[in-house]
Amino acid sequence: MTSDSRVSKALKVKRECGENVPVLSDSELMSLSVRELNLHLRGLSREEVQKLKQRRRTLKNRGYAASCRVKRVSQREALEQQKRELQREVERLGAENAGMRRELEGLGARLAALQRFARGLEPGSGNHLGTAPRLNTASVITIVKTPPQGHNPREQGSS
Amino acid sequence: MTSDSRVSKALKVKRECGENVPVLSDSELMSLSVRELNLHLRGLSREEVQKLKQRRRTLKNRGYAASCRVKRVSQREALEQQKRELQREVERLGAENAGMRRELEGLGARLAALQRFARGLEPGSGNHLGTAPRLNTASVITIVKTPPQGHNPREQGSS
DNA sequence: CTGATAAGTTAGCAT
DNA sequence: ATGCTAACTTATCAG
Repeated sequence: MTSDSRVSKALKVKRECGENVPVLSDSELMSLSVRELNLHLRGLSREEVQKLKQRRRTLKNRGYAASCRVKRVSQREALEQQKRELQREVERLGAENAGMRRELEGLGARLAALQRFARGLEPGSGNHLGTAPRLNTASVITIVKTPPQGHNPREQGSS
Repeated sequence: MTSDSRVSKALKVKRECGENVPVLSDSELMSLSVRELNLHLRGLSREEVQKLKQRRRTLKNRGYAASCRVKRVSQREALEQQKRELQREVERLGAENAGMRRELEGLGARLAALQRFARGLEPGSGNHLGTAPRLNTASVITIVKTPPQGHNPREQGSS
């Protein structure tokens, strides 16, 4: 029951006997349409018909099982591929992230320096050297949109 | 050949006959060590011994197949889990990235404004308009000192 | 021999 | 009927 179709048959006997010719037996049985199959079923006992149909079903099932395995494998490979792509993406984003973090740090330092400079220009400025943290520049400088006018800086007591 | 072991056997007969007792038949056959198995093999025909050993092997194989399937499934689930985690990680990094990008933009704008301001203070400053890169807000923004007080401010604003 | 796994078979579900 | 898939069996291979 386990294997009976691997055996290639050198049976060419009895071809024109017009009688029981179940030698349709290779695995081309499984690629016949039902209509075509019926043509080969002429003049076979009920039992033989059933056996042939069962064999056909088994052959088909063999194919189904094979494609099921193939599918399983390719799905696994697809998952692994997606995982690798995500890993690359994480790596890329991480690097970009680190770069931006460095940029932010640099910009922050420049900003802090500029602010110390600006603060030093103030008249009554005690220089809070220790107090200059990061970017806490909001306390000293305010940026305002100008009302619609022409002339420029109209600041109070800055120079 | 396909299935003969699912049938639970209610056979308790013939236990002390001291003769052929192949009724060791449940699936505990497969959990016996070889030594233990041999104890049950006393007084059995060669053929019966072979059959019993074969059945044992089949039972074991059934178990192997089952654990193979379990393994396959859990590996697939692990892959899917890892994929989900990576997706979350990508999302997180992407958000962090966007945040930093906004911060960078903001800092850049403030820095540019401060630089224009500082440049305007320079004695011989011809304003190098061409040098102001981003946020050409020169005509729109004025930098003003905080209201006359000591130094501690109370607001920040930038847009 | 034991355990694992690919391929084939069977049972059962869904279309 | 057809196709798919879980579980089982068998054939093989590695250790």
